[in-house]
Amino acid sequence: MENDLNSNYEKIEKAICFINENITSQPSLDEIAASVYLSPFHFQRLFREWAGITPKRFLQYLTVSHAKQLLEQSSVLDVSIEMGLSSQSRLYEHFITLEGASPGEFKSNGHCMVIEYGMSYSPFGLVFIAATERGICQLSFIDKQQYQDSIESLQYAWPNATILNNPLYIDKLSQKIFTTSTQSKEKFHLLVKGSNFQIKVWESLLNIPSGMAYSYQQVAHSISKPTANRAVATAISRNPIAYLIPCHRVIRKTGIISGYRWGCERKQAIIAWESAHRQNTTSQISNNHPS
DNA sequence: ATTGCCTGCGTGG
DNA sequence: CCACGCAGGCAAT
Repeated sequence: MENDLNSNYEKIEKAICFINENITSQPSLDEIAASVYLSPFHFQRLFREWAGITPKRFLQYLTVSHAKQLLEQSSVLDVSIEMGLSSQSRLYEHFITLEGASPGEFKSNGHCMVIEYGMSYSPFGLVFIAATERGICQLSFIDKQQYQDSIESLQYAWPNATILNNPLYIDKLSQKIFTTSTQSKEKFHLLVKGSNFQIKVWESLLNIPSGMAYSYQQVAHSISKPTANRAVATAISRNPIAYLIPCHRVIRKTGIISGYRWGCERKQAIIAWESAHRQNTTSQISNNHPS
């Protein structure tokens, strides 16, 4: 079951790869299915299971024009926030808080810290997750061979901490993070190391609702550094907590989805997946404004 | 959709 | 300090 999840994602990623490479020739559904060695029928089924939508619609979510739509929606959203209205999709998201600290701050108390880590499956492939009592401090997409490296770099990033493998705990945590249920959205606390600028950028990413996208420029505006879009991009590229700090929701203003630490195809997959899931919740409306 | 030139800025020495 | 390089933007095609 969990293996299915992962191999499903691998097929999705391969399909997206094929689409990207043949974007100019507008490949048909049959051709795309063939590229991942599936019959059109199984291809349909795969997408229904994974994203809850048909492949045809999924393809539309991968186009630049769709990406541009997402950007436009978010500029409308900016206005509604100014007017004191909240986005309706807000209610269906995790509530995430972020605690940032400079590297120096951890030198003093890092030695009494215990970090639990492990590997789990997500709708977007394998994930490596690490968490302390004070919050999640690492989440990255990996493949099996990278597991050992991930452990080493975790220890390297937190030299004074004791790190422990706790597969069960991490697996449970992963389930909660990637749940599609609108009922059981959890609160998560994140613990990250970074410069003031990086923390500010990462924090601002938390305000981008699921199923929407900002341009790097918009993010720069949101932290009152309107001309720092490239600096913003480099800060985003150092995001230590994939998915929960939604750096995948920041794309080029042209609608091109480029640059993702864990692979462009994965970024496209997450964006399309979130778009698909947003369709299921837009019928319900909330006027609540988070205080 | 792709190319090429232009930009400003945080980061790390 | 200063140089470097970037997950960008924009205009032209």
